[in-house]
Amino acid sequence: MARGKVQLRRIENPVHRQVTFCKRRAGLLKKAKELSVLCDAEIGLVIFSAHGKLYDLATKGTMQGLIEKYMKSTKGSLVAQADQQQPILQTQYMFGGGAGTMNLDELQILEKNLELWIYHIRSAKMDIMSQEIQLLKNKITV
Amino acid sequence: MARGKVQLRRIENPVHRQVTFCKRRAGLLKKAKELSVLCDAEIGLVIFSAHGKLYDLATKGTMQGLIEKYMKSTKGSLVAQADQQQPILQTQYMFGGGAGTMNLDELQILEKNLELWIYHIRSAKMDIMSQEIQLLKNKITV
DNA sequence: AACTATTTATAAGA
DNA sequence: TTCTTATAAATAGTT
Repeated sequence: MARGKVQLRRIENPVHRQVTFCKRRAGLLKKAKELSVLCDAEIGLVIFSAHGKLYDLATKGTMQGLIEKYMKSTKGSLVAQADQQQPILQTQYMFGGGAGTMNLDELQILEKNLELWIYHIRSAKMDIMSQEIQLLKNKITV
Repeated sequence: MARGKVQLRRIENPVHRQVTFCKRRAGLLKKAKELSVLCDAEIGLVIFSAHGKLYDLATKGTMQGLIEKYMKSTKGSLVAQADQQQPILQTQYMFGGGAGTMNLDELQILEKNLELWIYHIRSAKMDIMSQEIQLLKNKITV
């Protein structure tokens, strides 16, 4: 966006690529902060460089909190599905805080939730095994 | 950034705020995509509007995958800590895929990992309880 | 790390 | 909402 139009493809020259990465990364983080402030939005931004270095930003609260909110919002995973049946998402929340911040009551809840997950896992295993047994039985009969 | 300088504070007029949110959100997503392509970076962007509506973008793979990579990279949570001792992060991975995609072996691993977590939780509970018992004993002696 | 010539984004207006 | 346009901001290439 200056002295030359930009081609939307990977910059092959490693030096140019690194410089552009620094500049645009700063720009993107700035824009994210601005949008959050101007429009009262909660924004999370995670950038991994090509070499795996992490840069991140979470406006309003922590990235962990945002990830939990995202998980809850998308409802796409088993964790989120289970949460619709039982308050398992709080487990995610507690993990987020780290072991050091958990008190006895929280550990108690976490333990119970894990036991509940194991129960669900075992149900799923049972289902699969039942199907396989039925399949084998059919083969023998035929 | 046009016909007037921007003040870095919440836009009070709700109509202006909404319009600016639309425009800048589109701009931010575009910039994120560009940075990813130009510099070969992996980027995750999550935007919650003030009213809680979600907009997101994950370049290279899924948001779930990126969240796992982020968790592993930050090592700030219990999950990440446990992962350094045992391959528990794969549990996160498996949750991401949803229950439907798990086969018997994967469920087996998941079950074992959950049992391991419970073991850790119970250790943490023991530590706390031991401390409290010691505290009470001291009070009686004094 | 600075400097600018340009491109791009966008605030205000229609 | 969408288009237009005057300007502010970002940044590619250069030093």
